Amino acid sequence: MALQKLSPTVIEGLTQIPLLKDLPADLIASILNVAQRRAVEEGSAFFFQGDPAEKVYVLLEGRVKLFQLTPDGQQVLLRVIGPWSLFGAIALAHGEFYPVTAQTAQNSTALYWPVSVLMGFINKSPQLAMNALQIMAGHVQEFQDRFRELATERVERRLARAILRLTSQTGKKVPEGILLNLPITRQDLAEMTGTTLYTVSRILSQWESQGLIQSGREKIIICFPHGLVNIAEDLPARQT
Amino acid sequence: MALQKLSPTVIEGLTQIPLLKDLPADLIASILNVAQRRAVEEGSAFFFQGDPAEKVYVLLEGRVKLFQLTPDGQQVLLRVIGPWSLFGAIALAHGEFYPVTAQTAQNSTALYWPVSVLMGFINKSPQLAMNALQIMAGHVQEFQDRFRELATERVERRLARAILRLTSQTGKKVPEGILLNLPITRQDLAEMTGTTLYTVSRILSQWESQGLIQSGREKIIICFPHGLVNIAEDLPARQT
DNA sequence: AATTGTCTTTGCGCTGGCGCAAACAAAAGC
DNA sequence: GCTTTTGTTTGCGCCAGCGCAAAGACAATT
Repeated sequence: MALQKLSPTVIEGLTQIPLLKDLPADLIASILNVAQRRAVEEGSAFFFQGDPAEKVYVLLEGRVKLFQLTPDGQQVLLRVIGPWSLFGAIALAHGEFYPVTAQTAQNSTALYWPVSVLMGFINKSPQLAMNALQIMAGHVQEFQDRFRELATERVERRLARAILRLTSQTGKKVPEGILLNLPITRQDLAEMTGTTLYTVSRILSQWESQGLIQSGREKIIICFPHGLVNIAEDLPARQT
Repeated sequence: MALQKLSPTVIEGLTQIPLLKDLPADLIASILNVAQRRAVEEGSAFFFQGDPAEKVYVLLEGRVKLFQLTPDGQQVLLRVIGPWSLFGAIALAHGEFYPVTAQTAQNSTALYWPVSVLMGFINKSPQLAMNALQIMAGHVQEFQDRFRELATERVERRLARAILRLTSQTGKKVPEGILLNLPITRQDLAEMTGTTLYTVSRILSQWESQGLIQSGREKIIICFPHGLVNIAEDLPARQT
């Protein structure tokens, strides 16, 4: 029923996503056919941490931040996702509640399926289950890696990594370099890297004075990516 | 072919593990039937980080540490597992290489299956795929949580959490309290909590002087679990 | 009993990063 | 335009935790 509302371009895009990879065309069609659609304006949320996990989402457009709240109210930004990404997939694994909040950073729309529906498809198609498994496995690896980073590396390097990661997801070429095409605050970066907004601000200022980046309010342009990579990796001691 | 070598008690135990949960008895039988068995003595490894990921293991007895090596040679201890735990499951998701090393902390034996074999079963049983998915999802959540911990909490609390986690896995009652039934060094604890062995030692000494624990070489006994929980959670300010 | 290797403890100095405070800058609202 | 809100920068003091070094404790080996 939602299918006719999806543009061919969107459908084309959807057939490429990891969740639907290598599925027979007719199965993809019937899955998309029962998808529902939801638009959420900037600053609102698709779901909150603690909500019953009963839907699985694929972002069509916009930008979504996934974060966790600590018992004492601090936030930790786990992921920032763009179009074609899956989120809320924990629901598939009979997770009772979403462990994160999915808040929009821009006006966004997403497709979603009730778990029960998706589960029905999984029972018919092991490939779909395998795809889900692979996505999950990817997340496990990513968080293992970030855990290691946080445990062993200092802030400057973690920040460089985080920015490079974001760049690869949302980077957009502009004359001065690569623009992080996403409104992101110092606070956000701090929450992603396990530090404070002050420290992020200081490091960005330092990088700016070295000509590595240009930054402004909720805006970062990477002028010299290689410099950041040098910081992120263990490469030769860098000279100013 | 390995089935007849497994004692009924072991088979009984295996049918309970999350991976095989809710599977028809005959399927479990045929899965166990093609399992192979491998013993690894203390200090050796089932596999190393970077090895091709082609087997999935279930620990039958012993204790296995899963850790990652950083590019510059530091270790990070991701998990310590005991009997009935699944490891190397990344292989199921077409992970090319193991992202961790699985080293034994005691003489250990495990069952294992080549991925291809297990994959065959998955194609026949969506339930098996679901089980794997749930296990993965559990890991994602665990690492998200630990990431948050590492990003927002101080060492003492992280250490308390780590020890409580280990206790719930391997705790054994003794007259003085609960013994961590696993040879674990200060260094190991440091690698689990993202700190240094010096800091771990200092904190344990402090707890010992407060009567919360008794500790010795590669040995920890929790005398007053509630005290640790107080530290681990955000409970009321504790007085000495 | 003595030796060796591994693990643990603790003193000490140092620093990376925290976090308050206060000023500044850029949007957004009126 | 002015005000308010939201985000950013930076000085400053402080401390949690790091990491060296050196001594002590325990286990295993000879």
